[in-house]
This record gives sequence, C-alpha cells and structure tokens, in this order.
Amino acid sequence: MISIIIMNKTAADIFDEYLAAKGLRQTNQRRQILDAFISVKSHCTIADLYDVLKKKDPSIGFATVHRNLRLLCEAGLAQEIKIGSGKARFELTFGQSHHDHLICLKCGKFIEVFDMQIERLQEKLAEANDFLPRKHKLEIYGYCRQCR
Amino acid sequence: MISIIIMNKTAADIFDEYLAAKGLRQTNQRRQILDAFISVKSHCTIADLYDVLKKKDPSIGFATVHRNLRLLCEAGLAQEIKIGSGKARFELTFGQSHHDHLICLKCGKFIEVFDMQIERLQEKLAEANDFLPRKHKLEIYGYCRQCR
DNA sequence: ACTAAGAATGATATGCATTATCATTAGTAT
DNA sequence: ATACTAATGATAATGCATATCATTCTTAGT
Ligand SMILES: [Mn+2]
Ligand SMILES: [Mn+2]
Ligand SMILES: [Zn+2]
Ligand SMILES: [Zn+2]
Repeated sequence: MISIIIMNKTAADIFDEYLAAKGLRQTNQRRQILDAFISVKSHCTIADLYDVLKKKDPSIGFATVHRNLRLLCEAGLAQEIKIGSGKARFELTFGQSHHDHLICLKCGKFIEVFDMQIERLQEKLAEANDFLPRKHKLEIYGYCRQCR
Repeated sequence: MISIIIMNKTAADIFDEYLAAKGLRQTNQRRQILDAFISVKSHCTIADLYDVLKKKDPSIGFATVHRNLRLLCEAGLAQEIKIGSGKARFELTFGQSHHDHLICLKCGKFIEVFDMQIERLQEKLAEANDFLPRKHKLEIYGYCRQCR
C-alpha cells in the first residue's frame, strides 16, 4: 500500500472528495481499483490492471475497471495516454508533474522526460501561428540504452 | 491532375518503380487512388478518400483503398498520422519535408509547423537519456485563430 | 435497524475501425 | 492467346471501446 501525500491529502482522499462532490458512491471496487492503479507500474492498459485486480477479486468486471479508470481521469488523478495504434494506457498524475515520453521501439519501455526549453519553444511556435495551445503530446520513438 | 516533379520523377513514377521492384502490378485502382490522394487535401482518412473515389468509379472497394494507402506508405510516398482516438489519417510525404502539427480542438484544422530549435533540443534530450531517436511525434492541441 | 431510491456492478451486446478471407477478375510474361 | 498469379471487392473476423440492463449494493431518511 503506497501512499503519496500532498497537502495532507492522499489520492484516496481526493477521489473520495470527488465522488462526494458528484453525488457518486464509494465502493469496494473503486477502492481496489485506485489501490491497484497506484501500486502497479504506470502506463498500464485497462487489461493490465484488470489482470492484477482479478487475482485479488476474481469477480471484478472488466467494464468496472474501464469505467473507473475513466473516472479517475475525470477526478484529475489519472490521464490517458494513447501510444501508437495500441490500446489506451493510463498513468497516475497525482504527485507527478507534466512530462513527455521516450518510447523504446524494441522493449516498449517508457522514459519520462521534461525539457523546459522545449516547452517554451512550443508555446512560442503556437503563438507565432495565432494558435492558443491547450495541451500537447511529444513522443520520441527509438531505442533505449539496453536495446540500441 | 497535380504533378509535383522531383529529380525528374513524379509520385506516379516512384510508385511504378516501387511496384516493379516488388513484383507488384499496376492497376487502374492504384492509379486512381494515387491521383485522388494527391489532389485531395492531405490528412484524409481512408473513408474520405473512398468517398472521393466512389464518385468517379462506384465499383471501387473500401478494402482496396485501405490496402493501397498502406502500400503508398511502404513506397515512402505517404505516411499515417494517428490523431487523438479517431481514425487513421494519411498525408503525402512526396515533395514535403518533416513537420509537426497544431490541431484545432474545435474545427479540426491541421496547421503544419516546423521549428529547427525544437528538433535539435529533442535530439539532445534523447541523447541525454542514452536514447537513440528514430522518429517523433509532436502535436499541439488548442484553438486556431478562427476558433479561439 | 429497516427501507426506499437509485447508483454501481458485471455479463453481455453493440459500435466502429481495421484487417483477414476468398471467389472472381485482371495484369503480365511467355 | 494462354497460364500464372496478384489484385480486387464483398464480406467476415478481429480488437478495442463503450452501451445496455437485470441485479446488487450504497446511502440517506425514517
Ligand atoms: Mn509517464
Ligand atoms: Mn501535415
Ligand atoms: Zn528498450
Ligand atoms: Zn479551428
């Protein structure tokens, strides 16, 4: 059980508050899903998380995992990342700041990177085109140290 | 009929050479598909191109358009771009140099951009992580001049 | 504690884009 | 012209995401 605490709040606290604010209910499945998502390596697919959860509770449904990963995104705790043509992946955003990804074409590893200079140049590039940027996606595909 | 000519070769020439080299055949459909793809605004989906082609030749099949857009990619004349969660889009690479995209969240417009500084910083960022970059994807989502 | 209201779950069905299959058509070399 | 076989086009299969709906469970009110 990993617990990152920010401003005296855990991810579970924030989720509970979000549920309350929206008139949604707390359930065993929701607790299990958040716990598993936090402990599993990030960038997991729905199926990845479903497999982990099934071991503890074989009755859990795929649809429930799917729905609640979406809900975690709505609550601001997770975000979906679409890589290549594969399935949707999710990563925890709680306790993490914005970053981009280097993705290994051989082993599939994700390396998280951030470059303030690039971020600023992107802003400028948008501005130069009369474009109001809201979000961006920078993915560099290639080979990691182990695979090059 | 638009004809960009590079080193005395049109896109059709290159396609024909690719087909010959691979022992593949020239067909009316292949000629029609390349022509339509060149004349249509880029960033089109398979369905977009299929609709255009159907008007000239109602007997053409969706699968044929699909297969041959893929083939154009193999031949180095086109490339697939996956945006958001929607369908695959294709753009002509013949006569075009590398660029990234600003994508309007409202009207869906693609603005093509290039920033050599960003390109170089990406190389550096990869290198700093012992990563051998092969290709990258930079997409900035936001609102264009008309939609902001 | 009991109950009513309705949100959540999980099995299954549906939707949608992509890709495979296969009988038929058509391009190419001889 | 013929034989060979690649390409086509209709259709089926696949993969993933999402919708549906009967049943279960959470929660607020008594
Ligand atoms: Mn990440
Ligand atoms: Mn483009
Ligand atoms: Zn690797
Ligand atoms: Zn716009």
